[in-house]
Amino acid sequence: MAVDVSLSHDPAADPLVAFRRFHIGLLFQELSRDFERRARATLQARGHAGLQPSHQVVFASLGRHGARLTELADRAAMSKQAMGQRVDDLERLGYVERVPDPADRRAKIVRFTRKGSAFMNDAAEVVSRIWQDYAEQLGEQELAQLQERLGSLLLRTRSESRK
Amino acid sequence: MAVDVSLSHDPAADPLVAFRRFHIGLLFQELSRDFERRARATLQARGHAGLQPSHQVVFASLGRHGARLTELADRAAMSKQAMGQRVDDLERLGYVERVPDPADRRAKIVRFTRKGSAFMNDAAEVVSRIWQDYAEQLGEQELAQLQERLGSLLLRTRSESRK
DNA sequence: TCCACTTGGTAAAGAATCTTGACTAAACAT
DNA sequence: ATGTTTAGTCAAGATTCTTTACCAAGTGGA
Repeated sequence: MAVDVSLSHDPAADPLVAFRRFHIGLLFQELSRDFERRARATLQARGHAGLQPSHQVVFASLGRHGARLTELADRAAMSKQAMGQRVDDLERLGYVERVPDPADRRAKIVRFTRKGSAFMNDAAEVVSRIWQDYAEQLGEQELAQLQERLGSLLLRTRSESRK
Repeated sequence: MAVDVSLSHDPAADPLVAFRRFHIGLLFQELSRDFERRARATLQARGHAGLQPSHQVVFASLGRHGARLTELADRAAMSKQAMGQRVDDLERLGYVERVPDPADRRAKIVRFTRKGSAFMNDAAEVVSRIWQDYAEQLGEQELAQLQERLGSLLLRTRSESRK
């Protein structure tokens, strides 16, 4: 083993070292990308072609009873135009449909079609399998703990940015 | 406490519930976005305008001694064309420069300019501050542990995708 | 009731950023 | 010497977000 040159000084004083060491955001980004790529590949192999990474947020934001576009955009923290584009895609692909909102003639309810619900079954299975795969590496308890901590970090950041 | 309706059935059997519950990838994505937005805002306030989110990977991949474009692209797991575009940007903005590689006349070494190094100082400070902020919420030990676990997940995923 | 304002949604254009395909020049290998 | 690999660039296209501009429907007073 060679002598570690950094022993002679505080590693946190080196900006490049500190940058990598504390840049947990980069870790998030790469993990997100890898997760995404993996889920996508599996789902594509199951015949869900045409779906793009950007469609995730729609599936993640849309519940069983549907929701208005504005509501979806808010949940996903993006513009309603952007959400509208994704919903357009998914409507064209047959995963969701827009039906008039009886309570407001301007509004439409976006909701899953049968195909959309079937997709959610597959998607749930896929993300669960990736979760299990992670769990094999870290242990289920540790992964659950990790996830919970991440969730709390996100909540805090989110509420701060709304100030 | 109200009675949990889901008590009557396995929550994991509900695809929508399972999807959200096990979709740790979405968590990564949102955390990444929030981290990014925060770091960017702070750095912009320090006079580093013009920098885009995509430039992060360059700073994160480039060490003190510089590196070839191909090397940078490999480290960031992206195409060398894409990395080339980002390096073009940063060169135009004055953060990096390209110098000929004495060992290979085809190659160029990308390295920080003085301005780039100064930026790294600021950036290191900013990411460290965000790290500290997270640590205040979770505790330093817990955050370090979390980060280490995330790192090992990433390594595993990365090595698998290269298979 | 009429009017100003807000709200749900759409349309179009532009910006950021990635990929793929094609190409040049230098290096390497047999 | 020549065929193949490697470093880098150029150009085109795809994805996906934002901003600006609108319209139509609801809402809350004067």
